Amino acid sequence: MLDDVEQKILEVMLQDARISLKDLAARVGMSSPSVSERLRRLEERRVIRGYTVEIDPKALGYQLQAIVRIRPLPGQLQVVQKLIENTPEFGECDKVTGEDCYIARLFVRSIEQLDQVLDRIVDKAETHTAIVKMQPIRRRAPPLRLG
Amino acid sequence: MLDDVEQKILEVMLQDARISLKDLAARVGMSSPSVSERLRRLEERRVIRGYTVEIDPKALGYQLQAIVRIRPLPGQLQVVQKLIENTPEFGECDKVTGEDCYIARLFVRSIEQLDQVLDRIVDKAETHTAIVKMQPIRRRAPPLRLG
DNA sequence: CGTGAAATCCATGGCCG
DNA sequence: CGGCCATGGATTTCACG
Repeated sequence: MLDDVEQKILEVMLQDARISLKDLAARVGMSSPSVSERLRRLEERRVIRGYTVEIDPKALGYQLQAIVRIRPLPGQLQVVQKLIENTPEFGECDKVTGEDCYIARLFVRSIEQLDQVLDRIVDKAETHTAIVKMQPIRRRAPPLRLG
Repeated sequence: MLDDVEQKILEVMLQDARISLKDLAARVGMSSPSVSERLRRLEERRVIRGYTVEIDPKALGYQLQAIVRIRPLPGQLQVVQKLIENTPEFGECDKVTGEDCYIARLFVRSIEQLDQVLDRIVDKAETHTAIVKMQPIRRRAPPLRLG
């Protein structure tokens, strides 16, 4: 799926996506034009979806994260999904199998704000809320080499 | 917490972290050196944790994602956390309040691999697994402006 | 697909408003 | 704090293996 060079490129870019082509090329032992072409193809193949900046929620005042399991009441599925999408404090939302239709991550500044956000859903869905105490794995790409 | 310029910078960088300073400067209506300085300070303040590449798991063959709630058996908490951390297929893991000690995201290639990964935990914890069917919100930064 | 050299473009640091 | 300008680097293009 990925050759050695592509794997190395992604490993380096996962750590610092703003590295210069020159430095990246040195790290993978190739010339800049080659590495540039490799990147272009990884983007074209959509292995690389894009480049982004990692922002620390705490530095913006979001002291609290919660994982919320959400089970919309009968007939409220679409309404609830739209509500989640339109609430910017939700930073992630997966629609999953099982009784809980949605599992979502919430960034909030306080317990009060958590309460406030959940109150907007409470008459349309059952929710189970778990406060994040620690993040043993904050975010990690899937293994680049087949396991 | 963020002034207008900083907010704009982050908005642009969230979309494309490899944009040149020149283009970024044009987008925020300032000179390159000024924007460069702003970026440096955002990094220094640790609002910006880093720059990374977004990889599409499906393009690497990970056709399936699952959200797993994990409740270690008595005495197995540390063991289970280490096991999760050392299993590269886990792409996220939060330690949370409530009966489920951990909530984790799993990238796998198949149901067989899912079974295989969960089998390594089954004698140390109770698990509830939900297969991801859709991602209404894939990943989103918290609101840059206070809500 | 890769390299190396040349031309263009960009980032950086000093200095002035 | 920000703009401008000059200089040193980085990126891109192209001819060639």
